[in-house]
Amino acid sequence: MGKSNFKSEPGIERQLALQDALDILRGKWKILILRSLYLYGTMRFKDLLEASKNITPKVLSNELQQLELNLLITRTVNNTKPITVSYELTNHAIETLPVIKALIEFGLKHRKKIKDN
Amino acid sequence: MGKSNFKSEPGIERQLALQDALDILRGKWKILILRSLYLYGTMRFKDLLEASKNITPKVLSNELQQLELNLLITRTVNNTKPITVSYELTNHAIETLPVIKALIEFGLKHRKKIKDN
DNA sequence: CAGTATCCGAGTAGATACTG
DNA sequence: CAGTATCTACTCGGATACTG
Repeated sequence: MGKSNFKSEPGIERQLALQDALDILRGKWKILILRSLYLYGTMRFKDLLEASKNITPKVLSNELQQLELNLLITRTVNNTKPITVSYELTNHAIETLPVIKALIEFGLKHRKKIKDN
Repeated sequence: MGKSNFKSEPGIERQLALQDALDILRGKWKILILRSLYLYGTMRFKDLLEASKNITPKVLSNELQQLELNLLITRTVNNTKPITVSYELTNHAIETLPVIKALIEFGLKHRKKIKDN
């Protein structure tokens, strides 16, 4: 390492981008929710409740609101009776697919490694 | 969505792998620390303190211990005076590189998108 | 230098119950 | 069905100070 001054290193842009990404995807459920939407397409609130095992409605609601705020999902109220609500990924959310894939790959390898020890 | 029963969907393996990965990499700092170690190679405690701007020694210490537990870094005590300690990525940690890259790419695109709105 | 000890506040997450 | 309201427990992260 020597005398590097980290404060003036290049790549600050990428550092900030990384921090933003971590902020947006933070929490126990967001990435799992995104993955469900990838796998199943449009989903209703109750679908997501079932898909994300053990999540409570309050927490799911919070997570969905944050994802919507960050433009990763859309929320649509359907004029049915009773009323239903659909959630869908935005085009922008496609950018998170590589993240999810990479996480899964890492997880698989990690599980394998733990097993081998 | 229709009548899918999520509990019996295939890909449970991948779901668990994803949850493991999320658990291991959780928190505000772990991924940033890993990235620093990628960029700079071996680093000492104080180097990491500087590189992860605003982190406190207590928090850094915690994060490093967890990363070590999960076999992502090694901790080496050097016989110098005063004693120094080096942290390094394990081979296994290489598997997290795609995650970090994907996060950065997503972050960059997200920042751009926000700007454009 | 490389941490640990304490304390604290904020945010996260869950249980449970209720509403339009 | 799709949430919200309330309350509670717990974890996370930070401030500050101290030690071998």
